This record gives sequence, structure tokens and C-alpha cells, in this order.
Amino acid sequence: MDIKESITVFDALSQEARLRAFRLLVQAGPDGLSAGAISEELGTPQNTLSFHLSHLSHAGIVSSRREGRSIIYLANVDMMCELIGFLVEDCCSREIANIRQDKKKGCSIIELANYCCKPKKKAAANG
Amino acid sequence: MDIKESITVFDALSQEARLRAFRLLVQAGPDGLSAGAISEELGTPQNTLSFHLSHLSHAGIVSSRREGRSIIYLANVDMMCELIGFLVEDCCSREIANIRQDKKKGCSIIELANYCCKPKKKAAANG
DNA sequence: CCTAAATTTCCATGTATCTAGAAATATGGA
DNA sequence: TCCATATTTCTAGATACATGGAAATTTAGG
Repeated sequence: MDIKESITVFDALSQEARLRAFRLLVQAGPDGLSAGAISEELGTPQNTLSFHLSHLSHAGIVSSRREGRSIIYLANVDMMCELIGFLVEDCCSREIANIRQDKKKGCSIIELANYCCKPKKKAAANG
Repeated sequence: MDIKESITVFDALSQEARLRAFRLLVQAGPDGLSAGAISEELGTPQNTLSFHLSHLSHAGIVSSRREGRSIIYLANVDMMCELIGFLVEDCCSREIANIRQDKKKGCSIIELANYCCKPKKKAAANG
């Protein structure tokens, strides 16, 4: 993910209706949710929500498929993971964070030093 | 971090000058950078940049201290980690991501399933 | 074809944001 | 005090975004 793309994603997530819609979609998982269902859940008129869904879609963090008369939206969790990677990237050079692959578990592992995330505690004699 | 706060942070990071300034500050680490240094690096007029730094500061992802005539800005990496936690939160319920504390290493560990971050591979007989 | 349902596109209005010139504020040194 | 430096605040105009009513599009069923 480059800086332009990440700006597009941040912009997409920087509006309440959109962020709440995205979170609903992440929670909904692979089944996704119809535009109408999201509209009803958020209490946002369908045409307004459509504008926002289109915004999310353009940013690439949601995708959609038609199912009969409904259009089902899906969170693109992959993109979200890329965004997290982008955020953590700069930290790696400061020994604040570390990203590696665990092939046994089949996952990416991000380690964030606690002196970064828990600054209230005294730092250990470690760096 | 709640949804309102995260919107404020996403909004702060959704503009090129601000995101680039923030990344410079992350790279700069605890020493930080003066407003003038950032302005010069980005090629953005000081008053324009001041507007953006104030935006970042209001969102809480940078802080500042005065040093003589300069004002030194610092990335609030803690806030960035909270933001990552907020993003990952919804995934956890879907077994896509997981956050835990490793007390021996003194860090937070985020595990992101590869079927999330590496969708090009075939998924195992798992879902 | 006709009607209903689900969603999007078009459009106008109001609001917020971005930008940079000019003026103001804060600091350091002679 | 006076001057130079560093940064912010004020201000105005241009641009972009959010909202929702009305019309258009797409699909389903008779």
C-alpha cells in the first residue's frame, strides 16, 4: 500500500456513517450485508448510504455482489490488514514494532513494544 | 478508543500533508521535528503546515513541546497502536485477527491470519 | 407488459476544509 | 528596547464533501 492509497482509505473511514457501515461489514464477515440492511441498521436514508458505500467501494475496503434485487456489501479485510501494515511500517525502523510471518500458524505476526502501547509503565532496561 | 475518537484520527490522517508529516514524525522518533523542519521537508508553507499540525495535534496523534524559538512535534505512537487495536477489534470475532500480551517480551502481539492478508493463496479446507 | 422492491444516479443546497497572504505572538540576543 | 527568527492566528476565496428529494436503473413475479 502506498501513501495515496492509504489516504483514500483513511478518508473513507473518516466519516461516521462510513466507519460504522464498515464495522458492521467486518462483523458480518463473508456473508456480508445488503445496502438496505446497513441503511436500516444505521438509520441513514438509502440514497445517502449509497453515496457512502460507493465511497468505501472506491477506496477498495468493501466490495459488493448482486443477489437478486439486493446488493450485498462485504468488508475487504485484506485491505484493512494492509493498512495496519502501512501504519506499522515506519515503527519497525524505530524498534517499536516488528512484522514477521509464522508459517506454522499461517499468519502474520506484528509485535508492538509495550513502551509504545503502554507508556504509563516504566520502560524496562531494554532500549 | 471509541468510534468518535477513531474518526477524528482517520480524518487527521486522510490528507496528504498531514499523513506525510505524521510519517516523518514516526520516523524521527522521540527527538521529534520542528514545525519548520517538517515544513521544509514537505515543501508546504509554514502557515499551511501549522494548520495541519494543529489538526494532527487536536486528533491526539502528535504532541508538541517548545524548545527555544522552535516548536518540536512528536508522533504519539501510543495513539497509533490504539487505532490499530480498534481496527483489529472487529476482526477478532471473526477469527481473522487476535491481539494478546506477551509479558516476557513486553509487547502486544497481533496475529493476522494469512487467508486475510494473503488471499491469493487457496484457502485450506477450513471454512 | 405491468407493478413492486432494492438500489443507484442526478441535482441543489448547506457545510466544512484547504490554502496562503498578512498580521500577531513568543523567544533569544545585543 | 530593538531586531531577527519561529510559529501561529486571522481572513477570504476556492474547492470538496454531506445530505436527501426525485427520477432512473435493475431484478422478480404475475
